[in-house]
Amino acid sequence: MNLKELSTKLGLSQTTVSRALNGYPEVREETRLKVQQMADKYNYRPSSQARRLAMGRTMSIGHVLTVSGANEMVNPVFADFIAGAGEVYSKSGYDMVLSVVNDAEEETHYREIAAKKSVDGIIVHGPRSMDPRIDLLRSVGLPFAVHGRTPGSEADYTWLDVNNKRAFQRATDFLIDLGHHRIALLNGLSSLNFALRRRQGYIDALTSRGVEYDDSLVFFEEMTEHYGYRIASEQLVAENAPTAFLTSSILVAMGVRRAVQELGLVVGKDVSILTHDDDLSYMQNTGEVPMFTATRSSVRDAGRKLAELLIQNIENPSDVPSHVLWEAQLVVGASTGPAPLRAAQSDYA
Amino acid sequence: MNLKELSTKLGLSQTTVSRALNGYPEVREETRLKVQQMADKYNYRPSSQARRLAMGRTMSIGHVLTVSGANEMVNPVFADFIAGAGEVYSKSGYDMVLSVVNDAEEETHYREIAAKKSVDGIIVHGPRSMDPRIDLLRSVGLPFAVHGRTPGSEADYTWLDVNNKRAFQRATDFLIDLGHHRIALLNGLSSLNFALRRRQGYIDALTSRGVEYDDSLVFFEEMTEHYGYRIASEQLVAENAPTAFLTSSILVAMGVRRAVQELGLVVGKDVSILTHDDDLSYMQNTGEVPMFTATRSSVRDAGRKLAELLIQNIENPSDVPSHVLWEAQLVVGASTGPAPLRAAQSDYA
DNA sequence: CTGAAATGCCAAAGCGCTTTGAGATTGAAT
DNA sequence: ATTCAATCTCAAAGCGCTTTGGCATTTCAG
Repeated sequence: MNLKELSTKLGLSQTTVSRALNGYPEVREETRLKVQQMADKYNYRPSSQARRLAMGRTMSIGHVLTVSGANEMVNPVFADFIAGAGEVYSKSGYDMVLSVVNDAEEETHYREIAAKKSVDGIIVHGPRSMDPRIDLLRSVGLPFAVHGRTPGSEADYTWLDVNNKRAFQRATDFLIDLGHHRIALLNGLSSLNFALRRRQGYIDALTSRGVEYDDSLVFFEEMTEHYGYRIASEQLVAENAPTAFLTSSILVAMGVRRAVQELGLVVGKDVSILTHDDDLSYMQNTGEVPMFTATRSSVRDAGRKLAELLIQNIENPSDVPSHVLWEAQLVVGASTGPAPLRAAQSDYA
Repeated sequence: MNLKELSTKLGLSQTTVSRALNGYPEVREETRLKVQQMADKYNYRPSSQARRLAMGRTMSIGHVLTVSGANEMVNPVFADFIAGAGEVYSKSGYDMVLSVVNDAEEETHYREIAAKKSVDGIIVHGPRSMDPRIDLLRSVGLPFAVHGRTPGSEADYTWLDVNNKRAFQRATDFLIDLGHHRIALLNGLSSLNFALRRRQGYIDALTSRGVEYDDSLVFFEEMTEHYGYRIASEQLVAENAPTAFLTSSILVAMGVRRAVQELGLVVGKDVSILTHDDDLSYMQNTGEVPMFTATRSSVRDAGRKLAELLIQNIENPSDVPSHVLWEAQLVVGASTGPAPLRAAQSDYA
């Protein structure tokens, strides 16, 4: 059933039917009702393709899932972000179009999207420091919003970010308060801007508290369980081993915990773990006493909020870009405790 | 730059330019080259909306991510499946359109998609036993492919599934061989068809080996880390505690391991854990000795394969539906070992 | 009662592409 | 030279919708 058929069936013009269905005021209430009924009866839905072409808007928003590296990692927080954003899109009548590309082809792909104009806007994930995608999108005039941010022209585009520096500074402070001096930082890939901010927070805390910064305790890798396990396994048997681990993701923290326990040590006593927690739905760190002490910020909420911001940008192109900076909560769980004496001593040896 | 502008710039008709760009034989090689060059020069991309309307095909495939339950869980394997499928779509020129809906609205949403015909095909995730979506899609004639399958009219539609029954039968057998008689099964939600198949495999193994089936050892829940932790914590301190846990997902297994270790027990010695492993990219269970003994089947590969099958279905509507049944690999890791004597004794007490 | 302003509806012109059916050109065969 | 087939190109007709501009018809103030 298409518009033409429906309108002849009603004895009305396509114009009137279209207007009735879209709630324009030029049609009598009585007529509108008749049209609506007939449409319902035949389960009529306007073809979205035709609609898009006619209106010049696609009513869809692009996301690019970049699989990275040799093992083609997919970012584990992506699913939850998407879930949040998708919820908002559904409510607002937008479709989400998702493309999966290898990181090598990422930029080309963005260029393609921009040229095809097959979406009304796009969400940029995982911004790098000096991210070419941002300039590209701006130059081509496609509305976009960034999850995270990248220094430079921050003021010019819409972004939502967690105050990563502050979160990691507080986390590090918290560990120092507990007497930890050897704190390993298991960060995400250094190409990602947020990883640098986190390191900065970590360094700031160390310096302001007069704790020595040791470069060999800082790692930048893809945030997997195995990463946490491997590094912790190595570090814990090293001379002058860290007494605490600060990790960028709960998955990494789980890996660290595995290593700790495998060595017969006790988490929260022999070794402390503090992690950033994206509040993933399948990896809840909750309960009266959460398993990990963590800096928590829901990536699901971030998806929701950023989707809203982008839609606003699309529908009111003249509005100024929004900038949202969320503070992470520092929640105390079972994975942290005072630095063990032995370690503290070796530190002064 | 649109087709019209491009063609006047070239002094050719739109027809010729379109044909040149789409590789039709009616245009001279020399002309085609000129057209191609000009198109490249102006970075021309045909508008996908116009293209879709004209061709009657959307070149896009729908996925519905259903968030379920009160806490709106998103299935953790979804991301990897999507990554696999998306890879294939990119190669074949399809877009993936993803919608996120609450499970309560799922059926309505499918109906909507079917009526709007905004995709050329759709992938059905997490089929239930007696899934209304399948009948719906068939009745409306929208091509679809199912990840998993549901009994009934299996022959009539394209699906790809892991032989879940067989996998869990082998897994259970493996544990029985090691002397385990009290084996807890931490399954996924019982509404999902695969969970029932897995239980069947588990039961078959028990009965064929003469091991008593105990209903109180079988659980059906959303597959989270916390689920594994909670159940294992309860069960391990219960009278006549299980000596082995068979879990439906590596996340659940991680939770079980946490509980085991927290009780001061040793995984693979005091308690065995065997899990299904979807080979998630961020949760690798590999290495010379993987951390978990597991029935492994890559959900990423499943995404790839199913996407291919669906595209084939779309492009050759007359082809008969394909059915792919993959056997899971049983890989031995560090999480299983002989049943502890103590437990064995209590079993015979 | 009249003229102006709403109101309710319509025909037709796009949106930017693909594709049909046909015309023009070329080259080879008669 | 004529015919026929093969090759290249084009104008125009969709695809199914929205939206513009205009024409009746009704309503209402003067």
